[in-house]
Amino acid sequence: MALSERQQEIYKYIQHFTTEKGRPPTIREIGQNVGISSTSVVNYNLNILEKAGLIAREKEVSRGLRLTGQNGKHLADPRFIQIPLLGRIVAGKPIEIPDAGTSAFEADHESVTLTRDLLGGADSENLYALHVKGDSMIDASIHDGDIVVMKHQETARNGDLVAAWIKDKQQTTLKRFFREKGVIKLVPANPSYKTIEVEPRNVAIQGKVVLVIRQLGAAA
Amino acid sequence: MALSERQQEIYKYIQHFTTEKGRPPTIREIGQNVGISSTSVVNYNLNILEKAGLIAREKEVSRGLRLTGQNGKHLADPRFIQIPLLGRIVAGKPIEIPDAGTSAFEADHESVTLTRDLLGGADSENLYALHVKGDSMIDASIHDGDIVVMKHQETARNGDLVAAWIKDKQQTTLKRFFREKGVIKLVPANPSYKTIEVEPRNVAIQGKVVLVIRQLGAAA
DNA sequence: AGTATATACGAACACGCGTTCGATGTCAAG
DNA sequence: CTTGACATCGAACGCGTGTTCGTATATACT
Repeated sequence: MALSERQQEIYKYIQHFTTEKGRPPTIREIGQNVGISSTSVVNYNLNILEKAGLIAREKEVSRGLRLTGQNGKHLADPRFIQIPLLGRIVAGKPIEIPDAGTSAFEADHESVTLTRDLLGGADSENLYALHVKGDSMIDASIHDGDIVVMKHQETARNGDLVAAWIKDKQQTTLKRFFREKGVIKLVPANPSYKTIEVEPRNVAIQGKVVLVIRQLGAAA
Repeated sequence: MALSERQQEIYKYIQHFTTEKGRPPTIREIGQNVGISSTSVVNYNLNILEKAGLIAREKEVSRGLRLTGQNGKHLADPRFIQIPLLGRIVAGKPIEIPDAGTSAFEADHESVTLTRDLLGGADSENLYALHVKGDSMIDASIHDGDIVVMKHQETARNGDLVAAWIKDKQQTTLKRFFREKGVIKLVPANPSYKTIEVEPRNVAIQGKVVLVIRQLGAAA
């Protein structure tokens, strides 16, 4: 039997949630996120998914569902986290920030699979990864070919390494963020580069870097 | 602080349960299986595990806990690779290369668990990880707090990023390796630092860097 | 029309489950 | 001996969460 659109959506949400949080969602969590107000409707659709063999359910157990099949084994393993690899970061352009709600389910995204503990217990929501293109971020000690894992947010705390779009320079830069009495200081990780001071209105925070990975294989 | 026997047992049970069932256990499930009658005792011990950094908890959420640490279970899974975290890399000292045979299974070693594809198909033998201490490697764009995954070898090919012990300077440095007509050039990744030229006899290769990981969590 | 099936809603029920609190016992420090 | 940190227990509170039931709206087939 063909799955309805809603059932597919539920299935994808279970994938997504389990990967992000390390545990399966509850019926109500599913309902809220696919726009179903009644728990019984979610339950109804879950029973269909179960009959279709896509998920396994355990009765009267909270979060008692899990994905089955090859797909499920990989995604449902709470030790893994899959982060979509959404594009490149280049100096001359702002980072395109995808609509987190929809994009995570787009079919053909590449992704990076990491072990969850690499993220240091941080929230694993709104994460995405970018390939660094060019050496324009070298003042943040980030090089051509590196992968940065970012958390999408528009505010930052002092000391965070953020991707900031500097409006008048039309430029994205990765630097440490410090707010000081009406001025925002962007401090490069490498002290041989200069700190930039800009007005708050001239900066748009695009996200916070949570992980940098540099692979140096044979092709380095 | 050392963990009590009971806490270790709880930790192992969480690991076991999560792997088997695909979801974390509840407090009561833990209690039943390690012989604790009171949920508050389990809660008490979970708080200790959380402070020890072994698990992460989410408040007021059923099954809101997950492991953050690593252990032998991961070794059995071919998608994981567990790399012993053997110490620190400091400029003033050669890297201590441990006896791989014995140390890897010692209980008290920390380790890093990675997904195998991060290593880009490289041989996964003789790998070990080191914490970078201090900014002495900044000319390789490697900073205080980074984790470098190294492959132990005493030779290098041109272009490899190697840890090199420079004998007369009594110093370890991470640079790109180039052999040219009787001279070894050590080129920093950051072009604003200078290339070092040394005689082959004055250099001991200690290993090749295959991966650099920089975690920028809240504690960055 | 009448009937069956698929899909959806909201409410109510009962147990699941994290949280909190008071009480008890142990053991080393003061 | 007293104190305080540590570890444990049992019980109660209250929200979390799966389950069930009555109802409603389509669509298709009889």
